[in-house]
Amino acid sequence: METRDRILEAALASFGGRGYDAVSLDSIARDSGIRKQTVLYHFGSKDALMEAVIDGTVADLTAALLASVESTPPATEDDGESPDVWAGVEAVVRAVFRLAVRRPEMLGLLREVTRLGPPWIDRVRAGFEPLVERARAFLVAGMESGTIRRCDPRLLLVSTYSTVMGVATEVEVLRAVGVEPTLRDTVLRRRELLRFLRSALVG
Amino acid sequence: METRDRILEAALASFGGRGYDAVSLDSIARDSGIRKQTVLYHFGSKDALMEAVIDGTVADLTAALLASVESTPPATEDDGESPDVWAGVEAVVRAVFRLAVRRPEMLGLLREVTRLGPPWIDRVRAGFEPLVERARAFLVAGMESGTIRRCDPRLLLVSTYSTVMGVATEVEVLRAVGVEPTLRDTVLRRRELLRFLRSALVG
DNA sequence: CACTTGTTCTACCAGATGGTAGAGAACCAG
DNA sequence: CTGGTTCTCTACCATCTGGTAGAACAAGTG
Repeated sequence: METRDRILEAALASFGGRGYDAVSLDSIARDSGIRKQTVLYHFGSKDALMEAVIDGTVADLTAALLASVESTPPATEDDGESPDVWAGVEAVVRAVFRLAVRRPEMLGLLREVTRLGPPWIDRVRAGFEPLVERARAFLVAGMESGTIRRCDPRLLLVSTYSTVMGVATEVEVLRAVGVEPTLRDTVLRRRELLRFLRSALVG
Repeated sequence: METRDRILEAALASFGGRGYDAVSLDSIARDSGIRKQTVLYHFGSKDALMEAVIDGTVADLTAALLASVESTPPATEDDGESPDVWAGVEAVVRAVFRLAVRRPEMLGLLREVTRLGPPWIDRVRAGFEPLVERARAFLVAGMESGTIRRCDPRLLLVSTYSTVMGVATEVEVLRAVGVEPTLRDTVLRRRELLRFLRSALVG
C-alpha cells in the first residue's frame, strides 16, 4: 500500500504543477522510483490515475476547509444576533493561504481541473457540492443579518473565489506587477486580501 | 500572407482553448486546411508558433484595453479635481467582458501562459509592462484623490485582476455554483462584478 | 528560354507516449 | 515442497509527436 501512495503523491505534484498533458507516466514513475508498468498495475490507466488524484485532493481540500470553518462558531439561523461572519471568511482565507504555502500542488490541481473542464471537473463539482452549498448559505445568512451587502450569493461566491485563488496562487501575475512571492511577503498579501474582501463583502 | 494568418488564428483558438501541450501541429494544420509542414514552413517550430501567437494576442489585448481607457477622460495629475476613477474601472471591465464574449481564446491564452510560466510568460510581461504601469499609476491617482482606499497599489491590482479574470472566464467555476454562463447572464455578472469592485476599491 | 524565389506538398525519421503480455520474485497457506 | 496471490519487473507494440529532406509547382525576372 505504500507504493500506491508514493505514486499518488508524485502524480499530484506533477499534474498540479505542470498539468495533465505535460506529464507522462514514465516521468511519474521516475519520480516514484519505480517503473511505468507498476503505475499501470495500481491504476489501470493515466485517466484512472488522474481520477484518483482528483478524488484524493478534493477530499483533502474539503477536510481542510471544513476544519478551518468549524474552529469558528457556526452561524445558526435561529441566532438573532449577527453571527461573526467575518471570522468565518478570515478562517477560510487563512486556510487557503496555508494550503498555498504547504500544498501548492493541490490548489494547482484545482486550477488545472477547472481549465480541463469535463469530464474531470464533474468529479470536483460533485465532491465540492456540499461545501459550495454551505458557503452560499453562509453568505445568505450574512446578508440577512446585515453584515454582508445584499446581492446574488452565487455571483458573490464566484467573485470571492476568484479573488482568493488568484492572490493565493497566481505567482506569475504577482511577478508581473513587481511582487516577489516570498514566504514573508505572503503574510502581507493575505492581510491586503482580507481588507479587500472586507470592503467588497460588507460594501 | 493569408495562410499565415489562418494558421495564427487556428493556433490561437487551440492554444487558448485546449492548452499548449494538448495541441499538436497536425491538429492546427487540419484546422487551417493545410499540412503540418506548411505550418513549419511559416513558423520554424511549435515554440516559434506559440511565440507568434502570444505576441499577436498581447498586441491585440493591449490595443483593446488602451482603446477602452482612452475613450474616457484620462486622470491627469495636474487635475486638482478628483478624476472620474470609476469610469476608468468600468471601461476596462466592459472591455474585458467584451473580449470574454467575442474573443474568449485570447483570455484563455493569457490564462494558459500565466500557468505555463517562463519562458512564455516573459513575453507577456514585457508586452504588458506599460499597461501594468499605467494601471498602477491610475490606482495611485485614485488613492491620492481620495476615491480609492489607500493600500499597496500592486496588490490591489492583483486582486482586481484576479477577480475580473475569474468572473469573466472561469466558466466551470460558474457552473459549479449553479450559474449557467449564457450571453444574457453575462450582463448580470458584469453588473454584480462592478458592484463588487466598487465596494472593494472605494472601501 | 533558363534561373530564381516563394509556397505547399509527399515521404520519412527518431523519440516519446499510453498501454499489453507475460516472466519472475516474494509471500502465505496447505 | 506446492499452489496461489500480490506485486514489480523486462520486453514489446501501435500510435503520435515535432521536425528534416527534398520534390513539385507557380510566378516572376533576365
